[in-house]
Amino acid sequence: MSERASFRVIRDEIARRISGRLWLPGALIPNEELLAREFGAARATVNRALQELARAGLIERRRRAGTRVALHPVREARFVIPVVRQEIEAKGAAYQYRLLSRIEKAAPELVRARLGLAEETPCLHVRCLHLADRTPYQFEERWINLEAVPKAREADFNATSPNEWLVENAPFTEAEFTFCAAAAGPEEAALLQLNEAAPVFVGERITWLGERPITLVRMMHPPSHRMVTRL
Amino acid sequence: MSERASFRVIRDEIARRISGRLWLPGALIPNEELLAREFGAARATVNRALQELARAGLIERRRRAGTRVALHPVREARFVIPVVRQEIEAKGAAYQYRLLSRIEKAAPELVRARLGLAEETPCLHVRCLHLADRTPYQFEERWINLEAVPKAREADFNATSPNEWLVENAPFTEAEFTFCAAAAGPEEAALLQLNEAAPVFVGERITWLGERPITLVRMMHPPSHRMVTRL
DNA sequence: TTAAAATATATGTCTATACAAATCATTTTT
DNA sequence: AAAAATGATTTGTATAGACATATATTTTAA
Repeated sequence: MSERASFRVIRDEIARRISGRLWLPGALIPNEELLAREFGAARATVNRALQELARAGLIERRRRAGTRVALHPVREARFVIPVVRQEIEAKGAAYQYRLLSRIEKAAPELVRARLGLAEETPCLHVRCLHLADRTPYQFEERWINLEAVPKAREADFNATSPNEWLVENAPFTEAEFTFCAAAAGPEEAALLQLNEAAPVFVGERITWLGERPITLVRMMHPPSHRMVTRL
Repeated sequence: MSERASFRVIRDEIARRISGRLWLPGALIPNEELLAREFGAARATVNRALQELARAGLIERRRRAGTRVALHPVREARFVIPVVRQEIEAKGAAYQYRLLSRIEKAAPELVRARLGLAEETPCLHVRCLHLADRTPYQFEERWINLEAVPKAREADFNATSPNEWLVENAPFTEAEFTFCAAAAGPEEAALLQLNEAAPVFVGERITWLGERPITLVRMMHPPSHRMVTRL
């Protein structure tokens, strides 16, 4: 029963040879034609296997120069940008949302500096809480640049969370994410039902449309929160 | 001037239709054969374009059921998988490293479960500390599956940190990352020079080569640590 | 009425072939 | 000696055709 050649089989076998140090970092590996002959597969199949390994950072390929085992596999992982309601519903929990405050005012110096805003730029400050199965899940504190998104003035943040409203109404092209751990302040502790100074997982996101800053949001989660991502 | 059909052109045009709301979330898009005819390309070419879009999360595909626009177009950000020494040196700080312990023993149930290992699988348990300008930067606790990486037995973790050693010697094809905030235990607090129960930023990483689990590592940072990434 | 079997259909993958594009090496020209 | 042209090699990508596999739908059997 001749097992059909598969790009997966080839891919994994080559990965095995690299991991088993049969093929050392920096070494040139056989070209596609040779590998195809060895595995009894078409070159296209070998090509697909190798392209996957290259995308994963295991090997480096160049036309005419051939394929070599990566010297320092520099790799990237991806994570999804969550919309908090979907995140909660995906876990099978009931989503609830509470608007805590919504005030139009100038942003404090620290926020202006991070967004690159002038002192007089009108901003909307929104605070709200997202719950999963009636337990606090995320405390969201947000500054919206009204010069970039004047429509936010008319948005009904009781009906839709600013998170969802902005996803629908304010596209962005650039974003910067920061994650860190911090101690809960008195307000955050109360809202997330934690003891004061309990560790919280903090995500911060700044988005731009072109050069224009849109919003800065700080999202605080209780320490049970896990951000998981796969390569 | 007949431009040659390219999977990139097709991929980008379909992405454009989705982002431009020509094809709405949840909608079924034409099947490969129809698209191939529309673009004047072979079905294999359309298939490649669609597979890339599926991998990027823009569409969802199922045999017989067809291809539909993802309901919640998931945007993704990338972050690099850091080698801690490079991370520290990139900040312009002096890197130091201290091996704390290195013991061959069976992993505890919890670790075995996460790695999918049998009870008797030999493992290497390594604990170490990374410092930036003589201040504790990261406490690393690691389990290495010796069945997958037997050479780790001979590795000199006084000279090279397990992080770097594994990057060079044990490639992986799959990885799962978890980030969370936690309260420092007594040992972690002492090592990171924090008060007990201070918030720590915890990163966890499991890697596989094909199906085979390689290592599980838990990396703990003081709360001053920031993980930053851009879209 | 329900369960099992058959069928149809869309995607998944492999093959053989062809040509394109990049780039390393060599030769020719300036 | 430097620059330009040429050639060779390797990967990149497209194609038509075939069969595999998953699964939604329909038909048949219990």
